[in-house]
Amino acid sequence: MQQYNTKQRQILLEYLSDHSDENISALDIIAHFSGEDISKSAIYRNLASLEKDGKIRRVNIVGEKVAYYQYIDTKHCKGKIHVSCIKCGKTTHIDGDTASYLASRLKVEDGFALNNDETVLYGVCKDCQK
Amino acid sequence: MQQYNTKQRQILLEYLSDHSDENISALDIIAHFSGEDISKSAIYRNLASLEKDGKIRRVNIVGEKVAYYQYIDTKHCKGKIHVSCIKCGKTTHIDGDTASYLASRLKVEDGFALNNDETVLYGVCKDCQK
DNA sequence: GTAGATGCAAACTTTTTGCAGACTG
DNA sequence: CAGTCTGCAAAAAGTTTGCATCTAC
Repeated sequence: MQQYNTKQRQILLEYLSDHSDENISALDIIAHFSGEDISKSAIYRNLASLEKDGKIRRVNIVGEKVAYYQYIDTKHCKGKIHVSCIKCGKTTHIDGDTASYLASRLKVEDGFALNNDETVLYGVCKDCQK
Repeated sequence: MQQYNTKQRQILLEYLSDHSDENISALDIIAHFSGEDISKSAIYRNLASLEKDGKIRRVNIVGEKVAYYQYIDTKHCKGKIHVSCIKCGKTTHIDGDTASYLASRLKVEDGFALNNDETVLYGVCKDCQK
């Protein structure tokens, strides 16, 4: 089943890409577009399809029930393990060496195949520790 | 505000502890007890309170919208980084050396304070790779 | 005895769905 | 033109809440 590149899909992806350093929930998006440009159902349907396509990631913050969506910058983020601050939500990624080390340790010890794209390390970032 | 150790709270915690190697959702619990022993509202209220107390953890599986709850075995799991299989949901933890290494790398490179209890590494376990 | 918890049902919030019409390739 | 997607409104799914009653300490 092929995919059409509709105006709504573009708008949504662009919005997420413009806010890639924040955590955006489905409801944030609905509120932001409130009826114009893209409807509620189109938002949910496109979020699901973009997630399946690996264009965006759905994350959950500890202690909160709503899901947040993050744009995946293919150039910079694909295949990297992410690090997310549980206070401000800001997400970055760890360097390749650390990731490789971690992956090989898990492989050797438990035969576990680490999936970098799905893994998010949680903690408190430099700025939020003050 | 103190906390009473009610029958329902015990039942719920015991159920989660007996299923600590699976992912259990609130709805699974509701279905399992369906009206007997513990009501829907007591389930939700206790899940929230147990989570706040650090007795259980709420996790989200990639691609699924429902939240799962895991019993935290204080003796074995407290303070350890968890590893979870995205296929079967089975969760174990990584050894202390690997965790320490990871934490110190993040600390040195980004000033990031890793939180072991909140962090879950995702991938495919040995059994599910077959 | 009293603060806190429960059960029930009703309210709410968030997400999904059916369908007719509109758009993409 | 055929296959997809959209918007709308209605339905479903999941969670929270008010309140009278009950229980733990």
